[in-house]
Amino acid sequence: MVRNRRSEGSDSSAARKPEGSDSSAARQPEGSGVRGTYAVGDERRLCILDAAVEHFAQRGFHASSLARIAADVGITQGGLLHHFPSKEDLLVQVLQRMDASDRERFFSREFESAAQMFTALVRLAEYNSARLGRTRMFNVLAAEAGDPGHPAHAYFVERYADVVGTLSGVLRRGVDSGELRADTDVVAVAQELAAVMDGLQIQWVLDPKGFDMAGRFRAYVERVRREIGAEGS
Amino acid sequence: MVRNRRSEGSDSSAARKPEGSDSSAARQPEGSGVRGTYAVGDERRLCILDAAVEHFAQRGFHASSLARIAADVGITQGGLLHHFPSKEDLLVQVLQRMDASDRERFFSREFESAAQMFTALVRLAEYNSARLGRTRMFNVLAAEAGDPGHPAHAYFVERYADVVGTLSGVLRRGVDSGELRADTDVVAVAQELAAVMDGLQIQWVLDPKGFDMAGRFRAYVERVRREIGAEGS
DNA sequence: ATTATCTATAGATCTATAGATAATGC
DNA sequence: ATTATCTATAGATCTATAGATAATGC
Repeated sequence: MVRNRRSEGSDSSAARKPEGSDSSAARQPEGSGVRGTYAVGDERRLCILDAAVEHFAQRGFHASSLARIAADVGITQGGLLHHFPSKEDLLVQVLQRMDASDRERFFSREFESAAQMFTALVRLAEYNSARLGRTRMFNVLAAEAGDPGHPAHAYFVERYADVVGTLSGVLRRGVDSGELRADTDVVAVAQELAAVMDGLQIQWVLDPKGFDMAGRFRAYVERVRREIGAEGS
Repeated sequence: MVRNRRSEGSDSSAARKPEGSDSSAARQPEGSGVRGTYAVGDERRLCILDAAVEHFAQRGFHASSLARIAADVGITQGGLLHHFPSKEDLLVQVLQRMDASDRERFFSREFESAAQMFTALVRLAEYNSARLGRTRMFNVLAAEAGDPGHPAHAYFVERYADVVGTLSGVLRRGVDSGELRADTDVVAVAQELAAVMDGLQIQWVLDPKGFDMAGRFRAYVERVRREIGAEGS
């Protein structure tokens, strides 16, 4: 069931050193005997993250089992815990990875106009509509994280603040440049955009065949654009 | 933590017979020795359902524990299983109860106009914004139920079909009566209404203090009304 | 020599069943 | 007499730790 691809390179033994892992024990001054990681291990870690996405998607965090994730990858639970010292640690890394790839894919460059941002959002919906497992995981974790005791609570609170901040910032600049109507409530629009995307995802995951998520989102975005666009269209 | 109120009557020993429980063993023809339930038991069942809502809200279905739910109610796990023969059974009854109270509260009578329905939806958002635990449970279960193997999968699929069917039916009648624009895509609007409500709920549960869910929803509904309302306003 | 895995296991849970005891109310 | 609860327990899990063995690559 779990994809074993990773097809996108990443095998060149050159890359893949634990860069940025300042907090770990990887950078002891000198001769501390820490070598880093081996290629097999790096590959394994990626497989584990893929499998973890599937499991968190299907059962959420609490009900997912390290043993079953490990079995999907083809190692034992003990082997998994060598790479991710705890289940919580695994969750954090899954989220970070998801986030990194999202930002890179859709928010890498600054948006030069609201129109550009709207286009990017529609593309994001299209991208998500080809990733059922990932999207289901997002839905479950975002909902579960509403519990302040959930290990991903802070992550999701910050994530929404970030997203709404980014979107409303672009909208504000659109207002300033005359692209959008002066009376636009930029924060409200940003929150609504996030809400529509999330809400459509819930309906879509329940019935992936029968629900055109990307189409619905595109239609919504078009309407909003017409509505807050400066007179002229 | 768990409310032990139930303050709304329900103590009068008169009421509270397992009405409508045709499928259970309560109606054997004659002299089968089945008496029904006692008042203490009925009360206990309600307490258990309240506690279960809280637990399912915080942890989802799989990760909630019958023993902890029972402890919150003040009985043992064995005692709980006397009332609800299995955990899955408990979930089903929680959902049915939630559904029944919702429908009764907001969809009891047929809507005579789209306007009436919009008002009811806004009231529903206001009602939900006073029920953090319940709303969080809904979010978690609706997301978890995206897994076809989840015990509530069928329930949620049907629920959305129902909701969208009801809403789009009212909208269609609005179109026919001339209340709404003839070119309104009633199903799209119905799905979007559900999506906005669900999506706003997710953001709200993550930050209940800092997010005006009902206000945002009201603003959205007003915009939609203006947009699909027949020329005149 | 260090990393990657495995086996074994401790110590907590969890659901559900079985049978005993207490409370309710015809 | 029937329902409500409790205690006890079987049989599965689960996470995480410890220590042994295998594979990797300076």
